Order: sequence, then C-alpha cells, then structure tokens
Amino acid sequence: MANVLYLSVVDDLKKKITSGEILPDKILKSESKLMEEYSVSRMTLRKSLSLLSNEGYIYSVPGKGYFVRKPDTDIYQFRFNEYDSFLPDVEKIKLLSVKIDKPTEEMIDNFVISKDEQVVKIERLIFSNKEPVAYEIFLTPYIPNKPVVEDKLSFANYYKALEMKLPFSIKNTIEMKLVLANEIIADKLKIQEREYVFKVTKKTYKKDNNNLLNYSYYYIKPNYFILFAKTPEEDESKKIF
Amino acid sequence: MANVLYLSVVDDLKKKITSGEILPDKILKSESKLMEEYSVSRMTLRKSLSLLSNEGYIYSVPGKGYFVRKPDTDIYQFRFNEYDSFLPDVEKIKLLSVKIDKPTEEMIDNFVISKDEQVVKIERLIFSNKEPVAYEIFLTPYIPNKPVVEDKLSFANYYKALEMKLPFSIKNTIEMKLVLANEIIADKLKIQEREYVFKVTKKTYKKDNNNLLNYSYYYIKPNYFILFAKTPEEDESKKIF
DNA sequence: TAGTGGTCTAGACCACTTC
DNA sequence: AAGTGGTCTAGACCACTAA
Repeated sequence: MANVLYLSVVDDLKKKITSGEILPDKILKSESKLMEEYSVSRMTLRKSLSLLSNEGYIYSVPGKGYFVRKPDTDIYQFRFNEYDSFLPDVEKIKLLSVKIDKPTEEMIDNFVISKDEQVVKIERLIFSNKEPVAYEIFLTPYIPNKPVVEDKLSFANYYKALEMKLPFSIKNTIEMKLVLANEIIADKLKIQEREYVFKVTKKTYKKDNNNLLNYSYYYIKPNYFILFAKTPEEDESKKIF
Repeated sequence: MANVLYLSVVDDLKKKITSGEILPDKILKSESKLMEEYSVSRMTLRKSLSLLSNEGYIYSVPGKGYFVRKPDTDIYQFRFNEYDSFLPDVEKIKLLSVKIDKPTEEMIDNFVISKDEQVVKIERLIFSNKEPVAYEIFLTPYIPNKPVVEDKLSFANYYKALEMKLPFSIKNTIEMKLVLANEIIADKLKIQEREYVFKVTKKTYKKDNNNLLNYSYYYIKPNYFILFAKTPEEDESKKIF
C-alpha cells in the first residue's frame, strides 16, 4: 500500500492477523523467513515487527519467535476535566472560596504533611445552562514560597499551573460513584437533600514516589453528566520511526 | 543504568524531561549531537528516541528536530466487564431468557439489517452478595448458519466466542449515565420504581467498517458499582525492541 | 548444535526545513 | 548549501531455546 517498505510489511501482517489467518497465541514465521518472503533487510523487518508489537498485535519470546497477541477488549478510555465533561457545555466556573487551614485527619492520612502544616481548600461551582451542575472541593498542601505568584495566578489555577510545569511527573486516578447529597451539597447545587449525585474523586500523584499532590471531590447533578468511553486507539502521532 | 546502551540513553533523556530541564515544546539536541554526547551509533540513538516517542515523551518534526511533548493529563483508563466490575465480587450470572425476534425500529437503525431479518435478545441477571445487582439486555443480529454450535456454546457465551475469534477486528464504546428505573427494571433488581440506577450502554463495532455487531444495556444498582480509572500506564510488555 | 530473537555498528540515499 | 529527521542495507556478536 504505502511506498514505505516497513509499512507495507505491517499492512500485510495486520491483514493476516485481523482476518484470523493467524490466530492468537499462534507463532509467526521466523525473522529470516519473513525477510525472504518480503525481500527486506533484517532491520527493516524488525521495524515492522516492532510497530506491530507496539500496537498490541504481536509479542516476542527470545529464542522462540513471534506470537499473535490476544488483545484485551475490556479496556476503555475517556477524558475528564472540569471544562469538557459536563452537559451542556460549561458556561463559567465560579470561585466560591479559598481557605488556608489546618489539615483534617483525613488530609494528614492522605498527604505527606504533619498536623502543623497547612492546607489550601478551594471551593468552586461549575455552571452550565444557567444552573450550578457541579460543586468541587479541591485540596492541596500549602507551600508558602512556591514559585507561583499567588496574586497573579489565581488560586483556582494554581494547581493547573503546577501540572503544566511538570506534566510528566504526575499521574491521576478517578473514582466515580453515586452518593446521597448532604445538606451542604444540596444547598450548593440547589437540589433536594438526600437526592442522588455523582461523586467523582480525582487524585493527583507524583509518579516517582507516589506522593499525593492534591485531590478534588466533584459532586455532579445526575442529569448533567454522561461518561463516554471507548477502546483506546492506536495513536498515529506516536508511530514508530 | 541498564547495561543496554539504548535504555541508558532513554533513562538519561527521561530524567532531563521529567525534571523539567527540557520543557514541553522545547527542542532537543539534534541526532548527530546526541550521537556524540552518548557515544552511540545513529540507529541505537534512534531506537532510544523511538521509545521515548512511543511513551509520549517526545515527538519529531522532519527537517526540524525532536521536541518535548506536553502530555494530556485528562485521559483515564478503566476496565469494564460483567465479571470484575461489580461490588462485591460477582457470584453468578443467571440467564433469564433468549429470544429470537423481529427487530424493533431502534435495532434496524443501529444494526445493518432489514426488517425481515431477526435479532437475538438475551436477558441476564448478575448476582452479587445473594442479590441481583445488574440486569443486562444483550442484542445482536441473528445469523442462523454461524459456525458456532448453538446448543453447545450457550447463547450467553455466543458473542464472547465471537469476540474471541476475531479480537483484533472489534472496538467497543461505553456510555454511563443515571436513569430512573422503570417497572421492568425495578422488578428485576427488586428496587422501587423511579429509583436511580446506572445505565451502561456497551456497543461493539467492527473496526474496519464501523458496523455495529451487538450492544448491551446494563442497569446497575447504585451501591454495587464504582468506576475506578487512572492515567494509562506505559505498557512494559509492548516495549520496543 | 542450529535456530531464534536482541543489540549494535557504519555506512548510504532521500525529503524536508532554514538560511 | 547545510542541517535535520526518515528509510534501508549488510554485516557482526550475543543470549536464549530446543532437539
């Protein structure tokens, strides 16, 4: 297909795998045989096999050969942030409060801080369709001499700025469940107490030491949130070269 | 670190990127300079850069150079299937009914079938903790001469078998939202009518032509489902070689 | 011992960007 | 014209697996 050798090899092998001509866990021809079959050099062939391996089609066992992989079809991917995840589109995000306070027991457990240190607590209300649709509580340890100009960059963006600066060093987790709204949440979202709301807990960790950097609770009105996820795609931009 | 040349180059460059020594969108040294710096051949260096590219750390622009990528921290990954996704662990899955019937308007819209063809409808009840926790309706076009022995492989596993046979050719989507239980759902799950339940819609498509192969609705009791997702990990098993 | 994949080198030619 | 990354080759040596 393409006028690039290693891609045409990839195309052909993919076809053989997706069509079922070579089934999962079955062995492929050896490198030397494939080199002959496609009339390419070893390095070129290996580039093709490398690509197929990266895309999850095959795996290799040293000394044995290449095998077709059985992919995991139960894996899904989605995107979540305070701007794109609510329905209809988010109109504005209102900063309710910024407090610097002593940590609760829960925070001392979660963060790597002592009870003498302080914690930043930010409350925000996310509006959509003229209504409050989500109430967010964000928590992070307070570090007074952080090289972020606190007055200039509002606290609301403080942690975003932090993430932006060192994007490779963090990882997130998210937990979503249904809970009954308590008085505070009901008040913020203007709903009845003991109505169901989505509770999304988002935690941000430092990759290398697994320290918790910050976490947020989002309380979301049921009708304003749909989670849509799909099988992860092979990322074209990350193609091997 | 490792006694493999290209991995030690990867380690060093990763350190420079994660530490912030080279910031997102900033250019790396050119291949020829890096070859000199690390005293490796071009192909070895390119293998290192290829790995970093695959893991999302860098990208390349032909004629210009290599740049540090700004990774997307809003992406999450999770696993969903009828065995591992409910709380506590699933005890059994009860097959309620298998019907072969004419398709509804909705099904004709979704599937690539005419109104004269037929559809398989499977109802299942997922038990956990002696209670029904989820009610599933599965739909797929009925193909009489499918090479699956219908009596042997129960219908409940019919589509699983299908997926297993051609795992590379399918992709899934999932949608999760809150809905109010209607009479049927309330009855199956033994809850009150007009209580909230999770509605999960899972659709399976053929990759090449985007045809819908089957879809399921899961109605799940709120307390028996928590979605847990996290930043996708670099898959060690798919490492470049 | 023969065959397998894993690492590594030193070249070559190309298309593209920048000046 | 000089520098960049992209493709491709023909070797070499190694560790591992299987008979």
